[in-house]
Amino acid sequence: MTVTIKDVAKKAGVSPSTVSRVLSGHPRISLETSRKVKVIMEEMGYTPNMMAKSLVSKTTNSICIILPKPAEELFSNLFFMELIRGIVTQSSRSGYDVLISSGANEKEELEAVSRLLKGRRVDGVILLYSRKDDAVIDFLESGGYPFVLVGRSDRYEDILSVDNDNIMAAYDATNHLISMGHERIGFVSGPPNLIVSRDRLEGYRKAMQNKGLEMKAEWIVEGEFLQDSGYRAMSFFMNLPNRPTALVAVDDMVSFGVLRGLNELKYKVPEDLAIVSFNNIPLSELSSPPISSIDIGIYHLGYTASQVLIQSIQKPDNHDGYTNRFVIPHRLIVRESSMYTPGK
Amino acid sequence: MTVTIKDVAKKAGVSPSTVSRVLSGHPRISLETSRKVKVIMEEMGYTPNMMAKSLVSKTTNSICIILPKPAEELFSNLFFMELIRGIVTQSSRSGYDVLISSGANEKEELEAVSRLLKGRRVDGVILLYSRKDDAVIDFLESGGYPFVLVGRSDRYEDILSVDNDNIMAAYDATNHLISMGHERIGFVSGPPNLIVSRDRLEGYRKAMQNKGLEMKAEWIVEGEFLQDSGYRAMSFFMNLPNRPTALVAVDDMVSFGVLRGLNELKYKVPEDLAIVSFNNIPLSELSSPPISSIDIGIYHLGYTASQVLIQSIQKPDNHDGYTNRFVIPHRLIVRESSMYTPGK
DNA sequence: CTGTTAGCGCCTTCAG
DNA sequence: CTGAAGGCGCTAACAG
Repeated sequence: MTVTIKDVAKKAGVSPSTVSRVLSGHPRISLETSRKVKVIMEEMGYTPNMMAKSLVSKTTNSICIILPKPAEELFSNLFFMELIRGIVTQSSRSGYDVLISSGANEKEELEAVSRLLKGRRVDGVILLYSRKDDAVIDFLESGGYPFVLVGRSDRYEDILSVDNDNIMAAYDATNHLISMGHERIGFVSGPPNLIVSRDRLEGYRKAMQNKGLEMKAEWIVEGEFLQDSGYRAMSFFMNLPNRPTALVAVDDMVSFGVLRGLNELKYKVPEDLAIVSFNNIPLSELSSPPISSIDIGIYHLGYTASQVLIQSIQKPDNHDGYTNRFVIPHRLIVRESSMYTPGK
Repeated sequence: MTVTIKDVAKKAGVSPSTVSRVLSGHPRISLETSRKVKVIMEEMGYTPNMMAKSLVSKTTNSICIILPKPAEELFSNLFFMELIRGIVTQSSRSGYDVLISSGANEKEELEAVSRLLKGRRVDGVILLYSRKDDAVIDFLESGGYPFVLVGRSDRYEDILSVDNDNIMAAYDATNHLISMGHERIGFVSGPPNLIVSRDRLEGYRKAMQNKGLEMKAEWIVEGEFLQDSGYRAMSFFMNLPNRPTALVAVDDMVSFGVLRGLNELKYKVPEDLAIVSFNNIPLSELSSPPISSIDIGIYHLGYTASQVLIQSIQKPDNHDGYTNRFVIPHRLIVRESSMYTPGK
């Protein structure tokens, strides 16, 4: 059934090694033999057995990504799918296959990663999250396995990672509102244990401080990356005696929640409350009004992560120096939701 | 570095075959030896080399899914991610790994599938789409490879496939509107070359015919699975002299477009136009008003596809009979967007 | 330039 | 119940 090198060799009247050499583009081989063998391979429909190849080369030409379990939210789905698309596209361009794995909990994840790596089924791993104190990272670090983190680790400084400059991004978002004339600006953050939430909050703080604007504690609300958080934050803000005229939200989903609430209460955007948020999901362009958003280049994030990982697999030497942290540029997309100067 | 069976055997003072037998749970082996070997394996951190295993067993314990390239739309992202989650979860429960692949075009897809299957890197394939006249399906069929289709093929009748009963689903959706008292009901379809669009349109037709309701040609509009289609369909419908009082849309995204347009024109939902659509994405519950939607069990679709495929890999015998087409149940979630009886 | 040989790590006979 | 031997398909020496 399956055609092997041996079969091809027999039919071509040469030795298996010769066929193998043709396959690997070995230099010292006669043009004629090479051509002949190639034709026969084509004829017989030869496809190399990856397993056998991997066994001897000790390399699999595949990487794996670990899907965090609580990827049940809409936001996560959009985000991860986009990331995966970037990863898969770049990987297949580099001739690598992508294996997806997941575990019900951290222990299972660790088992999966360990099995895949120690069992030599994949050459490296892309971690799609930045949890604190992650056992998987410890395992990968101590085992010396190639891996890259999408996001950043606050524990390991020199880990290979691909991230946005979220501080700067939030700084830009906030500054945009300030430059539109806003002075009372609120911030709806994400879960405080996520580094991305903390970074964005810090960027907001920096921008406010930089312009000497007041930052009331009640203008900062923590929530999830979900509509609901926006909804709740909105009703909280709008009931404040001296309420903000603008808002930075940690995710577009949150903005939708805010929008929905504002809509119900007959408030107008951006007149009553201007909004800027993050991630620039397709829907943000299409909502009414369209939402200003920071595009963080999710696809690009994935694409680069894959590129960086595969590079580090192929030449594991230069794993030091200052090139370990890759920053994907962001850009602010200004839309209707922030196009208003208060008091005008 | 890597621990092999041989290493374990040496340390345990037994032969490699014995270790191998312990590993595979071979019956004829003394309890004592077995225990001793297990302890040593644990100690040394032995992990079987998958490649070597695969090479001899001619089975890889992994399957692959082909990501269609034009998965650039929001809808697709949500849909596919949910599908993938179902697939990955079930696969890892069955001890299978999932490989994701994609190609820039059909030719590349075919090459990828061929390479993976003929190169014995995966045991089977899940196809995430139902295109017409697909070369990949031809290849899989003629090669006798295990595969399952999410959706259905109109060319091959007895292919392993997992799908909804989309005709019935659309029938139910339409009937719901009829039972609310609507008589002029429009339909916004998807691309006509997708089987799912055609099935849903047929279900709508059946329901209308069944009740003897008039079906004007202008009440049926074809579009994409996108907001934009909804937006355009809406403005078309609302300008009709005797416009529909209700609408079935082929996807929730389309409903959002309709909603947005209606909103801009100050029409009210469901009073001016009632809406039901498909897929029940998380956002449909949270929009204002919440949209009635047919939940098609996307996760379940993926979960079942994986299950069915792995079954067919493990016992390829009973590949005939009437059990080849699996139908995932749908259910109508009634929300505000359809809770209105016209003329009331 | 080409053929022969020896494994990669594992499983499966075949003998004890 | 256990050990030895052979081979899965391929690559990498080593000899010509």
